[in-house]
Amino acid sequence: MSDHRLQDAIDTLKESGVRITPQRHAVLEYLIQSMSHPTADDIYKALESKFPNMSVATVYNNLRVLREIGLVRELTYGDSSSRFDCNTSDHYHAICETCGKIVDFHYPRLDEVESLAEQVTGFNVSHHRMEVYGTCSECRAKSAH
Amino acid sequence: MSDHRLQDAIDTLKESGVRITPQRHAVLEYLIQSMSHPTADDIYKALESKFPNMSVATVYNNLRVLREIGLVRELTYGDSSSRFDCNTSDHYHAICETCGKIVDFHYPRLDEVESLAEQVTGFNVSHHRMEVYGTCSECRAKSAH
DNA sequence: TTATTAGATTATAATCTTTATAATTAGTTT
DNA sequence: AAACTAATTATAAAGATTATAATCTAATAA
Repeated sequence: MSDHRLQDAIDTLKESGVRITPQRHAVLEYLIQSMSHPTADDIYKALESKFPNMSVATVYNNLRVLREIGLVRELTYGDSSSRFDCNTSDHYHAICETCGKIVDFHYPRLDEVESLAEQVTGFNVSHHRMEVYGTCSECRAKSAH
Repeated sequence: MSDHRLQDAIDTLKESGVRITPQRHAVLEYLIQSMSHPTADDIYKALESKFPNMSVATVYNNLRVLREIGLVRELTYGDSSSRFDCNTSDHYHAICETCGKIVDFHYPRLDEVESLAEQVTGFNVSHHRMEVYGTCSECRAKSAH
């Protein structure tokens, strides 16, 4: 069902003149089918059975390429490593401070904030990021015994 | 003029039972008087003339303590190192993608987003973060020759 | 004021994530 | 199928942050 998304992404790669190698294909496929927001190491571990000789650098290189093309977003939260997210549609993130889980949610784009910020700061604003932090229901249930 | 802010912060430390060492005092003072949003290394470098023997670990330890008490916020952007910000009043950040400058701006708190996110995700939301990205006027002027 | 004690600092090493380098391999185009 | 160039691999290096153990000191109370 996410086949067309993968195909679309591959088309975008071709249009950008980026070669489609098996490793690159696998990283992209994994990101598209993944509901979580994996780190580079998550992806590396997930693919190592299929590509036993793949280098970590390959994962990073491909994530950089995919980010530069706009297919992937890099999320830098408080924890030590970046997370990567397929840039499908506009959405925001809710992050559980207990277990680290990331859940997507939709909300109208904060265009007003962007235009006010432009006026106040003199910046040319291209985009923004926003996320909410708290405790997910599972962790609340656990802490309540 | 920011003396009272420093004094307030020191009172908070005392109430929390945290010792006030010269190094800790200096880190706190630097953060309060700083208009930028320094990295741990910035702080380390700024204080090394006054404390030639201070260890980097001390800076990190103190930043952690100050963060845990709520006096300081840790900002993790795309770049490699965290930035630290005195948690004075509610404000958001505009970040220049060219030179890295961070400018504060005020906007009404996004309480609506928080409550919607709670409903949709089932989270207990404690806070959020939001910032806008773009190009500052200086960098726009430079790139226009 | 001094002694005590738990916490803080220092110096150092270790860890972890990410990037750089050089040699080899392999997509893509002709 | 050959050639060209980008991608991959293996490895090392860099940079940020944390861990450890020994030493020191701020705060408290005798």
